[in-house]
Amino acid sequence: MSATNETQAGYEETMGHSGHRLTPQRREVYDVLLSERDHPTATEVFIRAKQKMSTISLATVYNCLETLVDCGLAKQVNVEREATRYCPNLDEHGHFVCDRCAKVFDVTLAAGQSLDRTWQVPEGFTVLRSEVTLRGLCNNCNT
Amino acid sequence: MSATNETQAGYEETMGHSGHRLTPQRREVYDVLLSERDHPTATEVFIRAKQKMSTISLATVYNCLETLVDCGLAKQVNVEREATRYCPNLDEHGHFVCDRCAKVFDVTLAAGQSLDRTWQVPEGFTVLRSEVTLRGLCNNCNT
DNA sequence: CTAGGTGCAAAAGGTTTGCGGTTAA
DNA sequence: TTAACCGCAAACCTTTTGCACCTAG
Repeated sequence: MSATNETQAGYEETMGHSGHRLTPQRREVYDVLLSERDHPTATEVFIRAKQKMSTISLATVYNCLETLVDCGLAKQVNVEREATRYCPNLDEHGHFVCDRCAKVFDVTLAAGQSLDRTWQVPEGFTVLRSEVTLRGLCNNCNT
Repeated sequence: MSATNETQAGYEETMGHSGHRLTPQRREVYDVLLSERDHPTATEVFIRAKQKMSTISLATVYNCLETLVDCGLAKQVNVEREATRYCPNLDEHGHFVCDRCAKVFDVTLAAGQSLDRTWQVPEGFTVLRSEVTLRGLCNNCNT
């Protein structure tokens, strides 16, 4: 059994329990997210999904992605004002975007670190979530 | 002499030395940024600037803001897919956005902290800049 | 004088919406 | 059966662009 199939079981469970229908479109969009994990945009997901499901529309891809985010099966990744990207990595993590090749990499908190420790958040503020984007050069583009 | 006037001297210096003209529009846009420091959007800057300079256009505001960012007099603040906000705080800092009142607050790195220490960046990667947005509740909205 | 800036209007790019028809549960 | 969902097209919002005119240096 492949990792994709294992996670598809998670899909059925999560979708079912959250009161959302298990439609072929949503399954296909989620499959695309899981198959490459390269943080595709909605349009890229659309192009890939269309290869297997020729009738799917861009609006439906947006709808499906929104549903997946609602269920907690995917996260949105915003990089400046570019098109929103999507990833199925649910762990608390940030992103590194290479200035040269534009690839997106996941980065995790270093051992013993936390956002509260890193940032001087004023007294009485509660941090619920974060969006962190680091930019620079990846090892491939770093001369 | 007010803080605004003091910083306006910085404006003239920076603009002049960066080969950009000191136009009234750019001065006004920069004045708006300095006067409230509440991270306004381009449209908000436009509305405020128009009160003093009725002929200014939204496109000019966008141009002026871009010039200020180029000169290093302002920074862009992207919060998810909302309109880009602008701030004249040039120090390395992140932002906290309140989920309830939507106000934007600057947050600085805690003593002894750095992005490299916080995030597990892969070997060979170079971090050049970062964009950090924390979300949650500010002290006012935190019941 | 003239390179660079301004203002207008129109376009672009990403995302959302309204609606009639379809379908998973 | 029926509330939820799909696909299409059109709308929406922020941002950018082309171009004629203007102005700071």
